[in-house]
Amino acid sequence: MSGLDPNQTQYLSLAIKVGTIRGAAELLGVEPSTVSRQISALEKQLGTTLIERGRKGVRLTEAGDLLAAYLRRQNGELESLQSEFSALQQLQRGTISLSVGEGFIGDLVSTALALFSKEHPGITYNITYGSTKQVMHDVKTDRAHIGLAYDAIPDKQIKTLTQVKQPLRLLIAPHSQYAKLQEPLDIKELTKIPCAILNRGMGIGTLLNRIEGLHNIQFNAVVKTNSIAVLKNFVREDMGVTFLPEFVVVREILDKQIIAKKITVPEFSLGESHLIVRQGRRLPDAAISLTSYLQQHMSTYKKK
Amino acid sequence: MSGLDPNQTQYLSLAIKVGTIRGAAELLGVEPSTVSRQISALEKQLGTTLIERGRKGVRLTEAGDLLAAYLRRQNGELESLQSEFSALQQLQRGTISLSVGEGFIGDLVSTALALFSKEHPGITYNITYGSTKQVMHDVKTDRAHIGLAYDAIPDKQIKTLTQVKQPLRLLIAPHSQYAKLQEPLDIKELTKIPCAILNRGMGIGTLLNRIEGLHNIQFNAVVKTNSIAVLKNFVREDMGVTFLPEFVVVREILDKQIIAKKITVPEFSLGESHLIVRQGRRLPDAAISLTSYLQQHMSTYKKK
DNA sequence: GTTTTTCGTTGCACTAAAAACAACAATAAA
DNA sequence: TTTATTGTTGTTTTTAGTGCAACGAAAAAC
Repeated sequence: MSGLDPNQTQYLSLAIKVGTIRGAAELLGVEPSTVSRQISALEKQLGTTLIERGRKGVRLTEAGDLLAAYLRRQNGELESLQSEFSALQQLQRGTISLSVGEGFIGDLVSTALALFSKEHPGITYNITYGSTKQVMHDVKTDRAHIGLAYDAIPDKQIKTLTQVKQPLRLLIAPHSQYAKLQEPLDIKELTKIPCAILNRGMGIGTLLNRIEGLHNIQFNAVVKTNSIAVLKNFVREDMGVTFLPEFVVVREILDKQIIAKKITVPEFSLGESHLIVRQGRRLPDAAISLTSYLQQHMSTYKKK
Repeated sequence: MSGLDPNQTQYLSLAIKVGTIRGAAELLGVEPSTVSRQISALEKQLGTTLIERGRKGVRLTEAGDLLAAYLRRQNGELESLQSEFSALQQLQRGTISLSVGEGFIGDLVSTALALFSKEHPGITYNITYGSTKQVMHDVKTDRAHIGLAYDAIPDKQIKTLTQVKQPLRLLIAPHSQYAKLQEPLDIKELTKIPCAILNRGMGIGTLLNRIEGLHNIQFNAVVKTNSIAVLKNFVREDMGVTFLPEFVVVREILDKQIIAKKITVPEFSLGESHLIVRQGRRLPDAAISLTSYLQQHMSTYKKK
């Protein structure tokens, strides 16, 4: 047993409202026979007589009265459902799932996401973070609408909306001995400095590993981690340096906790931020709108 | 905006339950194209995408999730509505409107109605009382399903289900001086006794008036009233006698508060109880059932 | 009391909408 | 690369809803 035919219920409602089947038929622009038949069909389906027909029009039976009350209630609920829909479409409500590399979190929430959330206060977010590999998996399996990853590997199932070069910088505590190093930095110098680097599979970690191979060098890795927070603390405590794109530490640079130095070695500039979605997926309106905010934000890095 | 097409919502519900449109189509015994098209039509009507279609079946969007919840809720309400209907049909619930002459009340509620109510505990009753004229009006205008009146006037719009002769008796207090009168009673004697009689328009009152005219007599009416309760009190207090059918005072006779004497004058036997309904009206099941109880009860008077 | 009007209903022909059938493009699995 | 499965789209067929006309019943008008 599913719902009731809206035509039939509409005919019934109007007929009892007007009082006669003919009157209802005229208002609806149909024949009286149509209204009569549809009401009869409804009665047959429900197994109950709904109206008393006779002498001067029609009137509800007790069962019909119950049905009419049910229809009024249902109609109200349907209207509120539709207002929910329009709220979703106008981005007044909705949920967006994001899967991002850890490095994106600080920059993301404090800029693009903050702006978007201010414009659309009703939207809620699911933000998970993980390695580049995990981000791509989340996007491929629809666990996330949008992914932000560093050096996403090309994949047929993944569509990259925007990619922005994000060169790796050398991050140093302001009062560190290494802060005095003059740009341009030689790659040989870098290997001498104690540093913390990300594991492979983290995008950035993969890139560093590639650089080691290409130049046949070995970084002086004091710490290997999969946590960017660890890297930041490592530098702030002046235990050494690390390599991260500048956008990851915009806040720390502003707060003068960390300084960033450019590295002229071209391979350090190969890294890219990728804004990705699943190939062929039709995103919810809210998610689509957010991607444009993210693209705009990312493009500000291009100009630098 | 009326309700939603039950076909469309059913297709949608099953499709998201099974996970694929083809699976749902197979279960329903229809073609996949049918399911696909109907869901699309539903989306168009609601102005929202409801499912994400793609690679490995279909999945609900946020809007679709809202709709699915709405449908589950609505379905539950529809089921409870149907159980209400069946309760109505099985006389487990319902309302019956009765319009009766005042004289019927005592006998009615203590016998037939009490029995019916015991058999069908869920039924509620609207009981109004009035003159024969008022009862007939209530029945004609559908204010009452069933009418009980004394000497209902023949009418094309009224259908009499049962009529039972209810001769007028002379009612006397047991210890009254008039209690010694011997049957058969002469009509001349009756005019000497102080009595209380009903107004015309009350059926019984009309009959008494007719008798006065036919025999060219005049009752010694100390009290004229439209209240049967007044008549009873008048007799109980031994202020005089009155004329009522026996069924009106069955209780008082059992309690030895009043005694009834037969009157041989044939006109006193003309009165009838009428069980009436409106001509052509289709009564609710509960009311139909009650009429048979009432008919059975009334037939017990025939045998006397 | 009779006629007239208005009510809901029913039979039949017709039209518009829903369903079946078949072929298609896209995607995941082998 | 091939194969199988998914949802979709033309096209034809079938179904169900609709309009038209006439009917019987009943209230209203005369």
